Amino acid sequence: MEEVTAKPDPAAIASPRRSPSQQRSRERVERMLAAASALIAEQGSDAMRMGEVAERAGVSIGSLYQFFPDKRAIVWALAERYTAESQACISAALKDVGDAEGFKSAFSELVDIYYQLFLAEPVIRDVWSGTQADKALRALELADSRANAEFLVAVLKRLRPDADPVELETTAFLVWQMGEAAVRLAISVDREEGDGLVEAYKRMALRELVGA
Amino acid sequence: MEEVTAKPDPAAIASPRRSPSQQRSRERVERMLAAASALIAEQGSDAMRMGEVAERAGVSIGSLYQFFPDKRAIVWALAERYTAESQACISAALKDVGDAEGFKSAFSELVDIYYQLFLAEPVIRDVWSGTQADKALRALELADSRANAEFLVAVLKRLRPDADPVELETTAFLVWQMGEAAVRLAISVDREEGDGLVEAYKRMALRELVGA
DNA sequence: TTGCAAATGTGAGGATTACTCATATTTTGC
DNA sequence: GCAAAATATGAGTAATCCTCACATTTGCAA
Repeated sequence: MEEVTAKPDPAAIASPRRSPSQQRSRERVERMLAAASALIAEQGSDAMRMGEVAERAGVSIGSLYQFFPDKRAIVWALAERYTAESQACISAALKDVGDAEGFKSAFSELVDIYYQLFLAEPVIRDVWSGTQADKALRALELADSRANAEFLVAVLKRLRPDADPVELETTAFLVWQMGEAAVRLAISVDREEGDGLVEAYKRMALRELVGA
Repeated sequence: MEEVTAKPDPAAIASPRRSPSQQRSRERVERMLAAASALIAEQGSDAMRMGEVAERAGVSIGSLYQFFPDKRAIVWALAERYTAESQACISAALKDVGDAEGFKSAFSELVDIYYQLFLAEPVIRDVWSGTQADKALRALELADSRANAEFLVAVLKRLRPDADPVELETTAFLVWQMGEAAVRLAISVDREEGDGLVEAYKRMALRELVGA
């Protein structure tokens, strides 16, 4: 039926089978996502059952599949929301940075926020845990990382106008991904060691980005 | 029946339901793992069907479950083998390092080998892709990383006797995990960018480990 | 208002697949 | 040679994702 002609938005292709156009269905989709989120928080996305999601959202299983082609699409939709939120947050935090010291504290704060978020939010941990196995999720994560790296690059170009822009891109992208890896590592060990690892990452990243 | 009294080896708990004690069954388990490996190479572990593994190994589905409690245990068993192999390789590469220059080239070579391995071996990529979602795999990966970090620490203690041992541990562990993250990132992008990312990681890691 | 097409809603049932278990066969220790 | 342990078997069970044929609601033009 519907070819890819209608929407060039990749989200529309990967996530909803059919975009909700009426208000009623938009509200129902919200309820579905809320139900999924709650179930993931309780048991993890692996144990989340489609029937349970439908029941908790107060819709039929058929309605669920009207808007999500499969189970992973639900997780993907949640992940996409988190990327949108976090990009706004990161962009805002880096926008007004004027000097190296300001960058250091802004970056440090961002890392802390990210760390705390992963510590406190089981849904976020869970949603991003499929990132190595799920193609669509991996693509979303990479796009998110590139976008965030761009925010870093934009600031660094101001702070270090003489730096090679290409190298800056590479470094920022790598450093950002390593931050994600560092936080995932940190939450996998006990709290004390995790804190130390995050601090070590900050030092390493800042040395790389704005020099020793 | 069998309590955990027999084997304190965690592998025996997590992987085989019953350790093969006769030669015949040991050979069959080998065939099962070989079949699983081949199927993972062809279609990925997610699409791998237990019935297919059994058929290809020339055993019944019941025999499969005699030695592996579930599907993930097969992947885990493959992963465990890779950790054993790689630890031997890493230990050997670092054992004879005498000075900072030697360390740099040995480390650089190790990273290259790891990168090439992930580029060339779909089974390895696949096996480690469940690392965020699967508890047992995650534990195995962390143990592996700690072991490898220890090899680094052992060398670094010789090269930098004045360095704080505790800080060295943290740094080595973090740097190692970041290497894994860097390689996973590198194989997710096109080859040229991937090469650049790996080189950037090497510079960053070596600066951190043995100074600029 | 009315009527119709598109959008949305429904849930029983199809299809797949991981895993079990009662039973049969082989090996080992003696 | 024999009993007990180890191993082998595969039809059957249970669970769950997802489909589809049909019912209902909404938007909107006549």
